[in-house]
Amino acid sequence: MREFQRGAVRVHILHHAAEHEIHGAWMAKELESHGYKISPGTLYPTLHRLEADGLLISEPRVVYGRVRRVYRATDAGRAALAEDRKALLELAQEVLGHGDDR
Amino acid sequence: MREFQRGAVRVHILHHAAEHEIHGAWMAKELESHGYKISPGTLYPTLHRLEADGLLISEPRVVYGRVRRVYRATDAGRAALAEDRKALLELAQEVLGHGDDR
DNA sequence: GCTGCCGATATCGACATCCGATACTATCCG
DNA sequence: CGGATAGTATCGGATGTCGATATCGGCAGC
Repeated sequence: MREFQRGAVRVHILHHAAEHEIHGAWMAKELESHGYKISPGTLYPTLHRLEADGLLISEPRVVYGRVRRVYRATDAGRAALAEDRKALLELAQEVLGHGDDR
Repeated sequence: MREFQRGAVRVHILHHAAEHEIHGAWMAKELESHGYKISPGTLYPTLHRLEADGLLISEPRVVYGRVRRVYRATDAGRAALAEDRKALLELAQEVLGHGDDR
């Protein structure tokens, strides 16, 4: 149900990472507040993959003594985000545009 | 890349199945025309799953001598579609709302 | 300092899903 | 009758997802 979520998570991550630094736990909270349940076993590998794909870069940062791995979108990440946005817009127009839902 | 697609395919299927009968090959063409590449190995199991989940019903139909399995959305399917639309709208507002797309 | 705890990140095994290729079925056409 | 065609189903490998659990580094209390 709502496998929708998978793509949405990716877009959300890129979206936020393009605006400011993010870290895993914060992202999990953010996603949850939007109704997306994502387990750590999915979130972290996803971040790693995005980084491996060159869409994010990470660096350990110490915040109040805690070490966090903070992520930021790369140029490629922003490009991918733009593409995803385009696809999302298209999908929205196609599916929502009709206004006929029955 | 663009795993976005998985959810989109589901929504597309429900969307069309809610309006008229569809069958696998037609759906494949329709999706392709929107830029989604989906292989039969994904499409047919997906249709089967949607049916198993009670969102679609199918029945074999003979068209010009060819047997097709035609699908139609059930009530639950329409409900699921409505939910997916809501999620899609939310996602679109969240991600597209900023107006910054580089 | 050592120990136990805490936020945060990483990893593990099991399971589901995706995919391309291929097989299968029934009909049409020459 | 035999090959071509449309459409659907299935197979095996690869990848992704999940929840649970392990790890890590610093801090507080002792």
